[in-house]
Amino acid sequence: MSSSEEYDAAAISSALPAELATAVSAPAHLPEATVRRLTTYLRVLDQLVDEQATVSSQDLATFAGTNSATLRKDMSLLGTFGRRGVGYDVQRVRVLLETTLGLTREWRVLLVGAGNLGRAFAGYAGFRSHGFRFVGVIDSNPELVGTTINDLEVSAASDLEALATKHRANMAVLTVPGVAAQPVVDQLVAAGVHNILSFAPVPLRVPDGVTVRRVDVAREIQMLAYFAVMGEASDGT
Amino acid sequence: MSSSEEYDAAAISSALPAELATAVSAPAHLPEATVRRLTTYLRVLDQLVDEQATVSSQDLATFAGTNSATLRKDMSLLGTFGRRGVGYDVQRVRVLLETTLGLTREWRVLLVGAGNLGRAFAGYAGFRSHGFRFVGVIDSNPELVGTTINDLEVSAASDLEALATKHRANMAVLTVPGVAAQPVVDQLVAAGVHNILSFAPVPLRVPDGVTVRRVDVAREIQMLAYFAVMGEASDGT
DNA sequence: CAATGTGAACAAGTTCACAGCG
DNA sequence: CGCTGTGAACTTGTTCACATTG
Repeated sequence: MSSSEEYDAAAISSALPAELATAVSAPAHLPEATVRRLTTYLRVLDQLVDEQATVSSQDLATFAGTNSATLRKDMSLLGTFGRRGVGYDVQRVRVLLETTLGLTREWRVLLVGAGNLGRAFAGYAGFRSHGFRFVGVIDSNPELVGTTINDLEVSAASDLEALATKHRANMAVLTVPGVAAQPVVDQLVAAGVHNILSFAPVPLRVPDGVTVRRVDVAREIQMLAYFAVMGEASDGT
Repeated sequence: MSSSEEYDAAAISSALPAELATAVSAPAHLPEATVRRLTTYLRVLDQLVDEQATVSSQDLATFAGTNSATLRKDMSLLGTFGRRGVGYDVQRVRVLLETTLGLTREWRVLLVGAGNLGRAFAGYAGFRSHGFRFVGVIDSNPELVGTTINDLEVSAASDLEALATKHRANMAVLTVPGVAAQPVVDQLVAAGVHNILSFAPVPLRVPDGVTVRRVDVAREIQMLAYFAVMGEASDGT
């Protein structure tokens, strides 16, 4: 369903010996829990890369807030080879994780919703460094059209398809109110944007071949409330 | 470690027959996955309450994006009694969920970080309706101090403890940059705020008795990238 | 000999399928 | 008869413990 995409896997690893990038195994189906942790490992490694050449499962796990057994199992799923008695090569694992996570491609992101949440997202550091590039911003509020966010001019809702096509957007971030979410998703899908991160608190219907991920911040504060009450209860016991 | 909190469990259910609130069982340790779904059920029920008195596990599950077996198991953990052949009483389950999740208490929330993300969060609809009330906003940027967000005046960082104490804040939302997060957490804990929702992309150290929940939006777009690539791959097969 | 890689035990979460009840 | 409640099967994820290796 999705059209063929140009690969750009060597972009980041180009500064490194070719051997490093070659170690990458076929990115088989990884458990979601593992993928979540890989993103954390990557962030830690990004900081570590200037400080040390090698890192033990123990240390990396601690920095990432997990335990060494979990980390080693995660790594083994990537078919990686640490050195026994030594640990993992920081740079090598970094490249491996970037490639595995799909962060060496160029993700041309369309931001739909230029409210506070959209602006927060656009301003977030670290996106550009991992393959994400905002190519356009859309908002239905005429007052916002023409203003700029992060050097990007806000476009009208009617320009969605044209903008997506022009910049060959292959990802969208949705920060619109719940009621607006489904119609926007339909437009995005029609415009060929098949990967969507939504912050709207509603389930979204999409055809096969479209990947949607939802983040629900309101849910998180409610879950905190539950665990807060639990925490108190077990405190006294 | 945390001080005793006044219960206010009857606040929302006060408009209902007392019998409804009485059906509430001891909120035993619920699986995190169940808690996550409960928040979704509640949102659906909030919309359904004006339309129908009763709902089947099948229907509620569909609206919530899950299946009826999961929903019934979740409900059974709450010790709820649906009516066989009929379904669940919408109002009754709504009250049950609110109570279970701890949303009938008054959560006096301190917002630390008045940037875009903080403003987005403060403006989020639905908080007030579920027990959350922002009692103060803090930011370290002097230019923001004195401006207002959602009718609340932004206070200086040095006022954190005084503000927390004055309003008896029992929850905080952290929307500060990563490097600032740990120091702020330490201040919050010292000020007696023992429940924290953090958007900073760093693990936080807190003493026992403090509940922290972390939301990492940068992680979500990276996970989307992974699943996007996966989706393409399995498309062709 | 320090630290990986992994089978096996364990724990958590989901789905099935059906008995039982209103 | 329709729909709940739940044991049991199953799937997914985590932790243990130890053989293995540079």
